[in-house]
Amino acid sequence: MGVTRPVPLGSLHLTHLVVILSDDSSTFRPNPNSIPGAVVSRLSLYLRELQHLIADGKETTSSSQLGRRLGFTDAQVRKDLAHFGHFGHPGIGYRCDELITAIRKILGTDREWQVALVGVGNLGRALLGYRGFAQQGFRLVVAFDTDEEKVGTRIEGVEVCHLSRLGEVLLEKQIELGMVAVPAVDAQEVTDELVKSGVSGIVNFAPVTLKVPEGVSMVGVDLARELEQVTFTVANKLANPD
Amino acid sequence: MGVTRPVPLGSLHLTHLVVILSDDSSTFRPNPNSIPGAVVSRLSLYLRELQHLIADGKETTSSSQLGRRLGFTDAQVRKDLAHFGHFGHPGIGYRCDELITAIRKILGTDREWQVALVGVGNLGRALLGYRGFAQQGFRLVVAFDTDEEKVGTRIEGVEVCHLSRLGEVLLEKQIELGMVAVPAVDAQEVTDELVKSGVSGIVNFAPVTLKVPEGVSMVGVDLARELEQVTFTVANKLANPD
DNA sequence: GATTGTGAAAGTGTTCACAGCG
DNA sequence: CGCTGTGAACACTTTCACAATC
Repeated sequence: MGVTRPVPLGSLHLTHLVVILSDDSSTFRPNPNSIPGAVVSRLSLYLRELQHLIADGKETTSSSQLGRRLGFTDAQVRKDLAHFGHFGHPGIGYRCDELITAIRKILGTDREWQVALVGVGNLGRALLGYRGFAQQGFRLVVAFDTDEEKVGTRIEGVEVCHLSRLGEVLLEKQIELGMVAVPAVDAQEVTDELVKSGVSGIVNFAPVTLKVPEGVSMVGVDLARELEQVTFTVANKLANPD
Repeated sequence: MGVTRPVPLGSLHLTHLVVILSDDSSTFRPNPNSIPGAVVSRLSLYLRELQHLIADGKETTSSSQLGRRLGFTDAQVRKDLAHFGHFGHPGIGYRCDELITAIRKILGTDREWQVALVGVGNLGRALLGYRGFAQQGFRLVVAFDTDEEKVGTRIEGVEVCHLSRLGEVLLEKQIELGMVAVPAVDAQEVTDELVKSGVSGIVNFAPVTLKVPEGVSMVGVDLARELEQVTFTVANKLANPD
């Protein structure tokens, strides 16, 4: 990002110099490693809430309104957004549409992403039918399974191919993201295949920790784990009711 | 937890005095509010990994082995567990079965939990068929929907009742946990019903932030959000490849 | 020799509080 | 006047490093 060259007079106190030099003039893109995962995760929530606000006919909002609706402080909302630029208007707040555009750009969902699903079992089928993906710009274009009954059919309009054709099809369809919904024992093998085929991000629904090389990003969703988070609180609240 | 009364001689350096006074002599149960959510979330991962280790025939493990497999440091593993008691054996490590028992007790999954599902759409059906719940002690006993086609049938062996019977059925079946898999617009209403019917914990799959009263615990799972976490990293890695 | 449990140090993330701006 | 953006204070979390233990 060649920003370290000598800077003329006066510019010395610019904190976000790269905004000016970069050809993408509207959004500051810091090294993702320097952004806490929790911030990114909240960004998704802000986006979701802004979409609800727009649906309710609101034009603008404020850090305190956004925070209140999500259970965060106003300062947190502002600090989170400040990682990426200046999106607010002092005295006014944030214009919902503006902020939505900005957050989508940050999250990378200002364009469509082609997604493949591996594993058309119970969960896989549900993922194929889930409307929420399309709404956020994710296009589930193909699914894979080894079950000959399923291979060749279309489920929810999505073609099911044999797992053995994974590499070939992913390349042909230019797929960048994968979702793994196979049994735990098969998940690592499938993941290795996805990585070999050039996928750059994976969401894993199998209850195992998967190894991926540097440069491939990976998020795990474990349904039983979510329930355990709840039972912990419930069990301990019962044992310890203030 | 009346521990503040005068303590005789010698006991002054006991950190976990409550262990001795409590009638549950094996596990320290601190106020859940004092345990960071991140710790609890890792506890689930430790449990999962220990189960894999047992399946591989390992009798014992160590904080460094456990950490390495999950991408944490050994110190983190030890510190996390230290919140709840002394489960390890210096020089040896942790006995897998022992630690599994201890973590289940902490998470509250040392017993079965009766779970109800509301919303038998795509996702709901997948949840009904998901084996992972039973494996961790969650029993999905009943589902609710408003679709007359589904009401009265059994899906994956689970009875589907009409939503209007929610209160009655939950009480009768002594249900403690609910999973919400209805469209976003209906989620708050359904949640209010669950709470009114005495459910103490909820996992919400609708992309909205739900309000629940103090004392009801709530976890949200938003599938599009998970994908957004991945695209953020991918998009920014592409823009910023070190 | 290996490994835990834990204070102390280092590192991160959150909240406060207010200057500056519309 | 209301609200943002932000340095500084605070709180929390992780890592280090080592005495204690088997």
